[in-house]
Amino acid sequence: MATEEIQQEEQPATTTATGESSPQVYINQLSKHVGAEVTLRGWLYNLRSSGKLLFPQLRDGTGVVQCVVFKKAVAEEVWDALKNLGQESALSIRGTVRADERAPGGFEVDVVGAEVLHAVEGYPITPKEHGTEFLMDHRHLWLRSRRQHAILKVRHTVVRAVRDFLDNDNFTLADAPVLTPAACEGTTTLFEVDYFNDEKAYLTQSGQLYNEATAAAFGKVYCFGPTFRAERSKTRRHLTEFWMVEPEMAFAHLDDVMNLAERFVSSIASRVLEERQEELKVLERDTSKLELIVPPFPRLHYDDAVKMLHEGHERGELDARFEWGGDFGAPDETYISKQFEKPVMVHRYPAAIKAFYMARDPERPELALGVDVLASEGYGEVIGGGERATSLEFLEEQIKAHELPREAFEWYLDLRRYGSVPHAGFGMGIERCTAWMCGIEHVRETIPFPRMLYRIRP
RNA sequence: UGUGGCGUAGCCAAGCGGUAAGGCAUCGCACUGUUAAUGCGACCAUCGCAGGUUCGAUUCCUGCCGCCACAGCCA
Repeated sequence: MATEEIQQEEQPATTTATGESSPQVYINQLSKHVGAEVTLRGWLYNLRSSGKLLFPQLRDGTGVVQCVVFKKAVAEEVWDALKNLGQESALSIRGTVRADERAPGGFEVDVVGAEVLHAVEGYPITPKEHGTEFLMDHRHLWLRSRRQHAILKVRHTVVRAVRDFLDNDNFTLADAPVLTPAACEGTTTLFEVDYFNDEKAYLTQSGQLYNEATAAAFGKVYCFGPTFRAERSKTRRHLTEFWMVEPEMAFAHLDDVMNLAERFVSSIASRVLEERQEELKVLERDTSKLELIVPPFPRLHYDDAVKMLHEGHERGELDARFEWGGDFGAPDETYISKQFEKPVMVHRYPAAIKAFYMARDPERPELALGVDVLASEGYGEVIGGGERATSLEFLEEQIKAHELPREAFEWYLDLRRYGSVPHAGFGMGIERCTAWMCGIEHVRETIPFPRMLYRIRP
């Protein structure tokens, strides 16, 4: 909150038509102006009336405040302009700030003057209930609603927490390209675009391989940007375009990644709790669940996770019996995470189901040194990562075994020819993390303009 | 892509073989403390599209389109 207050200093005073002036302020700054006359600029959120009284609620992006208009306190043309004003009309209001227990935000503004900048008729999103399709079609307007506003403010804090945590931990931002020449894991889940000279390029799925190059240059790095998956998945956890932050550390092992992941996730949760109490209240988030997100997180070996799933099946809490060797499905992940109050870190998955670049467990080569962080409350996988293989020969074999085009990986293999060291990292999806922090059902509300299987507009 | 569900006014929604409730929004009137204000009045519908069954279809059947949930895959 403190940094925001610095950014949102008063704007220069504006002069009204009658020559009077008062400082231009934002709604979240009203507490500093109690008793003073101020000018607010914003949009009409709602309007109630009672005889010679009007209660316009003004929204300016920083908050919503109820204003009070007494018919006798304003010029007749002001009263007439306000009394039938439509929702989302743009206006400037001049009035005196007053602390009032009856007001939701604690303050009210007694209006002495107002100027309608744009009168609106027929704003489609009313204060009543709407269906998903209607709201998604009006996403450009839906963003103005209190709940959406709260979610995106939490997202903003998640992003800041991510950057601050890594920057303060000596990570260097070294972004990976969005356009990439080849696929690391087949082309079926990649968006293809035309490059020059009949060449094909693909939108990145992950900055992973490039991170390994920058980690060898800077030691500890991260990339943070949009990633794209052309998966035909239609669930509450999937977007085709989402933002991912991927830290990578040279001279690091699986345990280092797990230590980093739990500190990282905990710092995000505590930052959200610290800065976004108002928003969490709007979202009716049970904040006691977020307060539990502190290190250490339970660490669960894949073998033990499988045992846990077998017990769940025997108790009839899971339909299918899980077979060792497979990847967890959504119901499996939910079951595992429900056994703990905190996020769980599941490590050492069968190598067969993990990416080609994963390092193997020296004691059990059939296992990969990978880790997934399963969020609490059934929010599923928010982090996936692990230790990378260091041996040139091993990677050459893996590329062959996965039937990947060797030429495309020559630059990557160079990283094993010139100063190859143990290194490890992970990726975290910003939208999944934000949905978890907010306690909301679907990731589509955690990004301003979601891109999904059947949704690319607006 | 598979399974299940749903498409009725600008929005939400009841009706499920006999000719379209109710609420919100909008418009008008009343009200000096409203909190999704309230009260009274007004306005708003080729019941997703195309066929079929029937004396008669929003209702039953078939196909198509759209949306939602779940699954696979993943962050």
